Amino acid sequence: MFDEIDIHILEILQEKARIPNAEVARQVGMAPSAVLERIRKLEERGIIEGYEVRLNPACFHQGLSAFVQVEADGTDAQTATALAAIASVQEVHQVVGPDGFLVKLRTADHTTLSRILQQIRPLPGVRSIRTQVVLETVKETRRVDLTEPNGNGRNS
Amino acid sequence: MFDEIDIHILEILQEKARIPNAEVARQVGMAPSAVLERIRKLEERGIIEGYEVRLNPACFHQGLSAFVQVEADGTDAQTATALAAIASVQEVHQVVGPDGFLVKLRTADHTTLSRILQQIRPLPGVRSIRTQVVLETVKETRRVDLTEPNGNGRNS
DNA sequence: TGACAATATGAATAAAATTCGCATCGAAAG
DNA sequence: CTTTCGATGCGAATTTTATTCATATTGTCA
Repeated sequence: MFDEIDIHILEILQEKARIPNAEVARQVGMAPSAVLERIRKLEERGIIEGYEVRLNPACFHQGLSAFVQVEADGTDAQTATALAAIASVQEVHQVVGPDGFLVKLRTADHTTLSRILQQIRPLPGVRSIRTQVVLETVKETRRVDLTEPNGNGRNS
Repeated sequence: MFDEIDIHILEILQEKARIPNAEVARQVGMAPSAVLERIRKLEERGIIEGYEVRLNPACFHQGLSAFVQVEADGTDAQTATALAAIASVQEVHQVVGPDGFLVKLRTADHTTLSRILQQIRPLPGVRSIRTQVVLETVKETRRVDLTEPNGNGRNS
C-alpha cells in the first residue's frame, strides 16, 4: 500500500500539514513533482482523508469537555443519529455492553452542559445516562504512530 | 478577539486546511496579503494551534477503538503521565468521580488491545479498569462550530 | 480636527505548484 | 536473456502563489 518514503511524507504532514510541498520534497530528498504525485495517490487511496486546522477550543467557548455513557434500548440507529445531530457532540461511539453509546461533548460551561444533557435524556431509545465531566485533558491526539522499525502494521 | 472575516477564514481552513492562501483570499473577497496577515495573527494568538493531516486509521492497523475507565488513587499525576506515554493511547482525560481517568485507545485488534490493557493495570495508582470496546463510530469530529448567527460564544 | 494604530491594497519579486516529456527501474512475458 | 509494460522519478518550463513593502484607508481617541 505504501513504502518508507510515503511514511516519511506522512510524518512530515502529520507534524505540520500546511507545509509547502517543495519543503517536503527537500526533507525526503526527492523532486517536488514526485512528492506531489505520491501525496495525490495517498489521497486517492483514502490513506490521507483530509487536512484540518486545529483550533483552540477555549477561544470558542468550548472549554468544557464531558463524556456521556448512554444506556439505550438495544443499539438503536435512530438514537445514534439523534446524538450525532447535536452540535456540541464531538463523538458518538457505539460500544459493547449495557451502555450502548459513548458520547463526547464540548460546551462552554456547566450550564450549557446541563442543557445538552436534558436534550439527550428524552431522545428515542435512551434509558439512562451517566455523565463524566473532564477536569483536565492530559493528552489528546489523533496522530497515528508511523514509527514502526519493522514492517508490522503496514500494508505492502 | 476575531471578527466575521476571521470566522470565514477559519471555516474555510477547517474544511480544507491545505488550500492555497490565494484561494482563501478569493473566497473571502480580500487581497491575499491581507488574508495572510490575518492567518498569521490567528496563529500568533493561539487561536489556530496547527494544521494536521487526517489519516485513515484502518490503513495503519489501528481499526479498533476502545475506552478505558481507569479508577485511580486520588488523581495521581504519575498515573496520567504513564497512561499518556503509551503509544496506542490517543487521549487521557482526568474526570470527576471514582473513575479518575478516561482513556481512549486505538489498536490493531483485540489481541493488541488485551496487551495494552495488561500494560495499564499495573501502572502506579491504578486500582481497577473497565473497558468499553467500540463497535462502530457514528461520529468523530474535532471541528468547532463557528456558525453562530449571533455573537454568543465569540470574544470581541 | 488631528494623530495614531490597525488593517487593507496593489505592485514587485521570490518561491512554489503544476504539467509534461523523457529516463529509469522492476516484473512478467516471450 | 531480451522485450514489453506499468510505475515512478527527474528536471525544465509555465502558471500560480507566497511574501514583502510602500501607500492608502479606516476607526478611535484626545
